Amino acid sequence: MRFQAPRGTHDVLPGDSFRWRFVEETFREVCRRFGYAEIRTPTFEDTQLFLRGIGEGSEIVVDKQMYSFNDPGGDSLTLRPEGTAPAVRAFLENSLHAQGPVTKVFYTGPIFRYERPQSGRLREHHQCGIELFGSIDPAADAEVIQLGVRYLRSLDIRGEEIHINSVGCPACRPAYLQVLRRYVKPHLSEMCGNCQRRYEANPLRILDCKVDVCRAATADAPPMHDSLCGECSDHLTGCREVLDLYGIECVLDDRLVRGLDYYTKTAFEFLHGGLGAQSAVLSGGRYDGLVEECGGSPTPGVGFGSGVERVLLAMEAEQSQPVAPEPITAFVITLGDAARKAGLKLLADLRAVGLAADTDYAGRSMKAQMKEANRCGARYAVIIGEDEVAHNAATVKDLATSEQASVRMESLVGSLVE
RNA sequence: GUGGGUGUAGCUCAGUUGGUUAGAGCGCCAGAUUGUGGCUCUGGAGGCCGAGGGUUCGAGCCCCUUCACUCACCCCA
Repeated sequence: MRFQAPRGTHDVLPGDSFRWRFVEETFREVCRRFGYAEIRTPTFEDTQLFLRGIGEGSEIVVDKQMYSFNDPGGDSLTLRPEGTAPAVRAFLENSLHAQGPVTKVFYTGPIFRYERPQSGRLREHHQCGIELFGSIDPAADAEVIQLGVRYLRSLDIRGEEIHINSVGCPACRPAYLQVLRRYVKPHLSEMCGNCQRRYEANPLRILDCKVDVCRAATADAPPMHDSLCGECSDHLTGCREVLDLYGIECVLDDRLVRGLDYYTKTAFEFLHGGLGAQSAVLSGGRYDGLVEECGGSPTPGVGFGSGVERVLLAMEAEQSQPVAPEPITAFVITLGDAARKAGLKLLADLRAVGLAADTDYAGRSMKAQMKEANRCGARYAVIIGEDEVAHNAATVKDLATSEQASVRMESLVGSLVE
């Protein structure tokens, strides 16, 4: 029996893991620059948190995409299908609001959704995300978007297109939903099953449907922004003004809605060509009702999530090269038992002073050991054979220049440190 | 959940209208003067041809079933 990784999961292999490190470290650095601190929350949470947080009407819940299970004690737990609700829970549970009016956190980690895998979509994927709690300033929305832009730029990704919209608030959205329903109703019978269900539960999503009949039916539907209340309308223009100030271009997209129920006002998506059908590389928005919904006092919030796997695809599409890991300094080559002992001791000494060093453990020939030294990119081959042992020295060969010299054992570590 | 595509060596792939011991490139291992890498040359190891069944004298190739991977719908990061 040979085991395989579960469907929709994947291994990050030694030859690729540096790409992941690069992406994550870049994200951390950009977050630090913007004043965000890392928050680490559990991989699973009380199932109710997600049912409440992302909304019973959301597709994640309706389509049963959550990895929920009962633990041996009988509690229903769920592998997190998104990052915001856990952050909100931790924010509340630990009273982070008490440290100041505005709290800025970032997170990174696995996300789980039971979906059919395809390019850019996995059952376990990884997201980098940020959340900004406590501000209704449109400049906060703009900062979140700006951070996303800086993040992608730092990875040498520049081909993204930013779509922005406002999905309104409890003051204006219900009225718009009625307008929309009234407009859609005559066409409803010929629309897809999903949309017929959405008509009652989540009419905004109808605008986002890709089925031709549905698209045609809503082609001239009244846009949300005509129905926005003054506050939401001002917020959107305020946000766009700041983005303009930052030189960030974005397109107003009437059709942009969110799959999760908690979003209010600003919604945005960073789209990237060359990812296949799953083109959103980063997306998010404002969720002014979520904290209260999760049992806290009314606290506005805005944030984004970004899929690491998709970011890596975008980097590949743009041929952006991550910084490669440093190769080792010395590869210790030994011939014979006495030399082996001296070599192992030297290896330990090199590592003890902080140098990266390695040796062969396959008992291979000198030639093969040299080959290995070359293959792993070592700067120096340190050769110890019978002659060297007899003279209490080692031969140090610079693999780039092919120059080699005999160095006495006692000064070897010092000479390699340089 | 619904479609399409693909499963042959560690990797990328060839395999003619079904015909004998299944191939290449890369990688790996070993050699090409004694204890010296990269380039080159030579040799070698490594395949229940995804699995199960069927048709046939004969199946990697045809048929059925099944599993996996993949892309798309859906949904989303």
